Amino acid sequence: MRPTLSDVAKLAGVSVATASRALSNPDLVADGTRRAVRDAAASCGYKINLVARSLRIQRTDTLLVLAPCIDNSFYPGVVRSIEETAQAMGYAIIVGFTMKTEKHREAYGELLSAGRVDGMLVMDGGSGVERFTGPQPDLPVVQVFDRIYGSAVPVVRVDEQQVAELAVHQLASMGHRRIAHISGSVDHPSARQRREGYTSAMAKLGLPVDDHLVRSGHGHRDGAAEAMKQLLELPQAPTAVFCGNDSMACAAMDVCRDRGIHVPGDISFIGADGTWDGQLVFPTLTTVDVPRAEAGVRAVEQLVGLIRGQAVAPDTVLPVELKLRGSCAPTRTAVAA
Amino acid sequence: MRPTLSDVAKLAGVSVATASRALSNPDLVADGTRRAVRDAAASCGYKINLVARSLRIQRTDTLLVLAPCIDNSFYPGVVRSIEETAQAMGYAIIVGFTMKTEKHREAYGELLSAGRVDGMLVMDGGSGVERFTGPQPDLPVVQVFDRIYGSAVPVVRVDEQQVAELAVHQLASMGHRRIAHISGSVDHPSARQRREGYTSAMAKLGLPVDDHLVRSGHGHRDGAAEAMKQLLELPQAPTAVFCGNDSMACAAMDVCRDRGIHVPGDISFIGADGTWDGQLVFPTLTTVDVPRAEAGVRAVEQLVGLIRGQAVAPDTVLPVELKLRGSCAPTRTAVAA
DNA sequence: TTGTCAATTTAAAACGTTTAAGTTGTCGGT
DNA sequence: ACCGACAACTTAAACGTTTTAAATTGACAA
Repeated sequence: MRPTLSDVAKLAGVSVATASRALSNPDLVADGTRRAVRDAAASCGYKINLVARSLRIQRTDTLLVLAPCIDNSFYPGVVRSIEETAQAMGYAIIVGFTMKTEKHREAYGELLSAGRVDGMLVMDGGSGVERFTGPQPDLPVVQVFDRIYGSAVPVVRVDEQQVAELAVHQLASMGHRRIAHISGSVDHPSARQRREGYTSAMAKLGLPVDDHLVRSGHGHRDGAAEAMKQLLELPQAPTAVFCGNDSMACAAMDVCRDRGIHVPGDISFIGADGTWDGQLVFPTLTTVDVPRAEAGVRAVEQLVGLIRGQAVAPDTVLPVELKLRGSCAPTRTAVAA
Repeated sequence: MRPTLSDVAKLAGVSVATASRALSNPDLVADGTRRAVRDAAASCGYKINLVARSLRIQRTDTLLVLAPCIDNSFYPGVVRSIEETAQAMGYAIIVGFTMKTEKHREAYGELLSAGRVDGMLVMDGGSGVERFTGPQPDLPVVQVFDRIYGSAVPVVRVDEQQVAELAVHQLASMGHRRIAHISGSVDHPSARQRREGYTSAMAKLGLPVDDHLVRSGHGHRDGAAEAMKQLLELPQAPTAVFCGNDSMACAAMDVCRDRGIHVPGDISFIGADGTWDGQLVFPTLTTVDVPRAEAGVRAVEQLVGLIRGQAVAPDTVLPVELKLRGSCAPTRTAVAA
């Protein structure tokens, strides 16, 4: 049997109450006693039982992180940042990947409502966060990146419309007028917002918002490749493409290379998210960088605040930044002018 | 206050023991009682307290996963596979990234010895796994990919030497004789083994093992780029390079492109690991694929076996597979012949 | 001697489950 | 009518901490 606190107490010749204090609240016991207890603990290899402790203090010091799926190349960075921040603040993290069945989501939600974790970070936009704000006494939850409209759950995010605007403005400033958009999955909130941002930015600049120039790439490479092929078959092909994320941009660029179309000479590309993908391809991808690491930090800070009963910002919006790299260039006419 | 089991019992007019049974062991109570308890629980919004349950049954149904760091593009895939398998077997996973200070490792190790998790999966080769097999009653631990020699801790891995052999043989079969190796970090066990595998494969084939042809890329892009530059400055530059992992291979290929050296026309590349990186670059990277998903599955199976007290295989070796893609080609002389 | 006070220590009650052991009550067999 | 055997339920003891409130101790002043 593993030694318990009462074993230590017996060994040190004190009560378990004193033993407990000596180990976790040293100021409350006399010097000699403290040493005696410490020695006893060490000599029998005592390890505290954190489960018992949690039960007593009604705290697990654990957070739940729900991500859509981690091999996406976007999420690993934010999960890592979350983990680091959490660890620094004394929390461990349980990570769960949803986007499987609804059942899996339930299973993870259970961990929160059943008190196995102190709070929850949802990056999975569809998670039905509202479930946790309903009849239940409000449980500590913070959304990251994908906001559910109308929910009162605090969120840490970027301005998705601005992501699109930055991209469109950059391309327009390089002389592009026929700018296409390959969007993410329509049921992904942030993808929809980027698409809206694209449309409004085009309109504001007085550029043609041709329906044919907007294609869904469904958020993945195959979809984007298909979308790109369709764009190239247009009577008037675009001279630039803003893609909803980097991996779609890379796939679209691949299609161009296969057809001997030169990037950025013949056509320019801008992606979004700022993942590593864009730095691997040639030419390297211009992208609108989303500050994932900072988002992770802020999200944990908010969540821990919520757990500790402090007031938290209901909506934290982080700035995005355009990273100009090799995949876009001025149009020929702009160069000639 | 959140309703507890005794609230439910009171509401249903039974003892807490019966309430407990009705909910978690339904066969042991009469039909009517079961229904009464269920209704009571539903009506007051009762949620079980998993911490209390864990304390009682001495089980947390949680596993700890220690990874070196997740933005490496290799680990996300295996973590995901681990999560899926664990979830399917009824376990949640806590993930921790080590390779920070030793203190952080301690902190996570604590979770295991303090009973907050039932077992632990270490992918972090340096984790001093032996700590857990020493004086402590052996705690359930399984190593993944990075074995510590001499430790009795079961491991799930691939034959790293074979990884190198497959690569070298492929290149040799294409007529290459001056085959270089850019290796990973020397204090990374698997990197060392790949390097040894390279050396012995070259020797077996009667090819020159020139010390100048072996350079450490330290496992990352910058190191690999530097190593590649040195290789190119050799009086007799190699005609092929086997890189310790895909991201180093990509970086090395970038160096070649910058210098106008054609891949695979002038020089061939083979990477290792089979990450997504290799499919993004042009030409796509030939690589020795490491079955990460399967490794995750097997690792969890072993660990759960260990937890349940079953006998487990001390050493599970998974097969690797060469994925032939665009980055390597026969030498000119081989083509001429 | 007695009382007061501070400094330590302790007994015991939580925290919310599960489960071994014990109590009923019913029924069938002799 | 008595004796198991069985089903359904209850009592009470765990699981291993923390912490409140109470008890003990010793010192020191009156």
